[in-house]
Amino acid sequence: MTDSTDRNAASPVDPAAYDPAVVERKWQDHWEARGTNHTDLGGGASPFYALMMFPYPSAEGLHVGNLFAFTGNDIYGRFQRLQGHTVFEPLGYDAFGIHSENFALKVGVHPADLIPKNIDNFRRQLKRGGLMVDWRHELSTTDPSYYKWTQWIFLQLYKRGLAYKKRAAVNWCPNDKTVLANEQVIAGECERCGAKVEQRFLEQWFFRITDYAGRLLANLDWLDWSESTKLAQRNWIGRSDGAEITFRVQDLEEFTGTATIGIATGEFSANPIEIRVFTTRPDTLFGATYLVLAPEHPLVDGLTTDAQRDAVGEYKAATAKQDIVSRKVNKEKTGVFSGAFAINPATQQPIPIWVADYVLMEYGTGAIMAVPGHDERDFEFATVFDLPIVRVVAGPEIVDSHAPLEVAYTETDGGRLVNSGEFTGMPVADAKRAVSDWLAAHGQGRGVVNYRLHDWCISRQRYWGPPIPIVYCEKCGTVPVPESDLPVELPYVEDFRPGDDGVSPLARVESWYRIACPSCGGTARRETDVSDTFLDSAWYFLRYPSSDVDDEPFDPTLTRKWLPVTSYIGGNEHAVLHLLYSRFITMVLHDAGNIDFEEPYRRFRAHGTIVRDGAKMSKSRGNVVNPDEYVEKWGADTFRTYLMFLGPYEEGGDFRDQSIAGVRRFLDKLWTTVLESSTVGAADPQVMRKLHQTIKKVSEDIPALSYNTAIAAMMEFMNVVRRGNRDAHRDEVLPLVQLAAPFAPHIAEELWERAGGNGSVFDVRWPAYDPALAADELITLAVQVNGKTRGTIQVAPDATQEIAFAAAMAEASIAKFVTGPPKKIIFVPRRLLNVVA
RNA sequence: GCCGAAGUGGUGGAAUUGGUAGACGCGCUGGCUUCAGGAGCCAGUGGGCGCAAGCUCGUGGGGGUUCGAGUCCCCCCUUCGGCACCA
Repeated sequence: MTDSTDRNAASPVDPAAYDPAVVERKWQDHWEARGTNHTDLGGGASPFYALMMFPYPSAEGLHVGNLFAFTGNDIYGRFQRLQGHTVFEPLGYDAFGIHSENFALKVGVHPADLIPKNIDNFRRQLKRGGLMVDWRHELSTTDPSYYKWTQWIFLQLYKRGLAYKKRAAVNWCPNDKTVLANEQVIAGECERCGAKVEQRFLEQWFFRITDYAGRLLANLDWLDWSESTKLAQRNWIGRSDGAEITFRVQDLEEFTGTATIGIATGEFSANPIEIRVFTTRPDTLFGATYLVLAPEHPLVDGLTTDAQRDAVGEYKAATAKQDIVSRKVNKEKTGVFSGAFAINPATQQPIPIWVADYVLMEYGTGAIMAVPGHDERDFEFATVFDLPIVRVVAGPEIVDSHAPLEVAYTETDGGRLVNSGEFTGMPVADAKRAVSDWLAAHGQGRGVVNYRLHDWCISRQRYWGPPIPIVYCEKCGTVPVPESDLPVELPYVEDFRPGDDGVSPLARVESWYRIACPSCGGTARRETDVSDTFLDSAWYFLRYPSSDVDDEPFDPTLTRKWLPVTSYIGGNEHAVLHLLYSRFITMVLHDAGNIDFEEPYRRFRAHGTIVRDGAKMSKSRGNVVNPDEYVEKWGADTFRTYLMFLGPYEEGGDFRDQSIAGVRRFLDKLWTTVLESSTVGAADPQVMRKLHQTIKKVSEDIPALSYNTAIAAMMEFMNVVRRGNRDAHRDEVLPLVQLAAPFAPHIAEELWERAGGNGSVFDVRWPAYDPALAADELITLAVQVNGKTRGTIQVAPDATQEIAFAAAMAEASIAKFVTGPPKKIIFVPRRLLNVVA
């Protein structure tokens, strides 16, 4: 009979006695009753704000991806608490928006009735997950006491001239019957339903985020964020350095007096004889053989000659009818000649002015100088319409600068100008500057910076959102709702379907929208659009600490103490939208003097996504993981730990049902080993050495979010503790309970209590790592001969090259490869010895 | 098309950042235990050759740098994300 038989038979604690359901219920009740997870916001020393992106409470319930995200944040937060910080880990619900509204429409239940139920379900599921959340600060964006302040933020922007209304071409989803932000249009289709997005013109509220483009970009340089996220933001902001160049239209007499130029935005010259273009390649000015205006460009009508008027009018009409998909996805070049010519300031030659939809009104000046020799699009257009193509840049290879180009030459590195008058021979980079300077000196241009970022359209012609706090008075015009009148409550209306005319459902509620003007008391009506969900989530982190404050959005003292957010964890799907908008709103509030910081999140880490059996989880595939089922079967501690074990947290991982058993086995072993551990005698120094190595590893891995390797290290230690069926000593395993606590908090509390620990394991300090105890007596050194590993030797950690070499040569299996006297010996202390013969 | 990330055993994934490739887990194989099944425990488990000691090959493919490359450089292939006529 073996030892293991005896051990199983005589075991005082049956492993089956670990019943996660019982343990988890017990500790969740204790935490609630004892306020273990309550944060002392006013008094806590060393505040640590561990924020996670709050979920949208869908009717389907908590997604395993949510739990993965929150668990990762929870482990980080619990670890920081064990390090002595006062950790604040709040949670709330992003419950406004088209998601909820569409679902409500589908099932025929009012969102105001549906959302509270969903939230209750979410809260139940989240609590089962054992998160260290201070539920006293829970919030929902749909609560009037919350969106009162969302509206207040709108008013702050309005006051500062950062909220404005304009009639604009917007992305219109014919299925959801609403306007979409550019960011919500994916390859010309609605992000939500996939319908082809059309162009419509509506009066919309915009935020001037473009005013902040430079700062939003510059601050990225010092933010401690995931690089991938910063890069996504940089690309989204899309800075390009170039020049604005003014072209004079030829034969100005022809236009003077006849042109009616709509100068709507002030961006265009009031003088109809000038066209301004933006280019990143001023160096190619000599190669500009024609100009192109966007069909919507305000100068088009004034420029067009009588002979071309019908053709241009027809083209404009065709473009306007086109939806954005065809316009942006269909890349065949179309266009029409305006009949007019402009003078190229460099060559002094007249060049034709064309109108084409490959030039977009919303970027740059809505007009370009076309350089077909060095731009692929222009090349294609010039080929279709038989316009001249001139080479003005050549690479280092010898070319005939007058030979026709087969394709556009877009290379700039090593290129020099040709056919460019006084600039010929100049390297491209120098020529960019030189041509810009030359233009500036002649009053025909200047260096400018352009951004791809557009202003943020926040209007939504929908029901389920905070009404925009604006009143239109017959006498006073646009009047902001006084702050004392907030919130503008969203009325409960039975018919909340979106109108298919682009008008908000609130416009059907006359009793609501007809009010007296807050300024003059005269006849007025409310704005009937609601604001974008992204505005709700752009400031929620400011509200959490002050969630119970009624008379202001955020208490100044609490805010100074707790913000900016110490650590933010969330999905990279919000890399541009939510993260950019919340940075913008924070900057505005900073500039308005409401807060003393301009960046909301000190540190941001993007977590990965979980797939199942190698495939994305989706309802249609039927491979969605329901957290309830798994928590039921394995326990929350096992489920949490498994989620963290299946891959690097920042990359995600592959959920496989089979593998979860391994984590449960680990917790089973933890249970029996701790409860059977001996308190008499002394701990084994070898095991204690491994323990301290494990403490070091886990302590380093958690802050780096390397949860999977931290768990592996604990498993490894467990194997050492149990090696050869030895009996563990309590001193060996009690620290392991602490190491495991952030991952598996319930079992850790239970074992801590049963093993005689005092109070909550989360009120004890993290075990200290002692380098002296962790130091190895002997280390294994790899021995290579000519770079090939031929064996290993055991030496003292401080062994010298001589000692190591002698030890290696004493091993016949190694020495036999060393045939002559060594030419060279490479010795890396504690790592390897390489003998080059 | 452009930008980004990544390709490692049967499998999820490790690898001190240029130093023993495959930690840890799953699965599999053998053994113990069990009425049986499961669970548990012990041992083994990259491929090839070999009874063995051992030899040899091996991190998507091809070249290179180096005493030494999964890691660095060049070219190519594949997959997954993001952007998409941005001048």
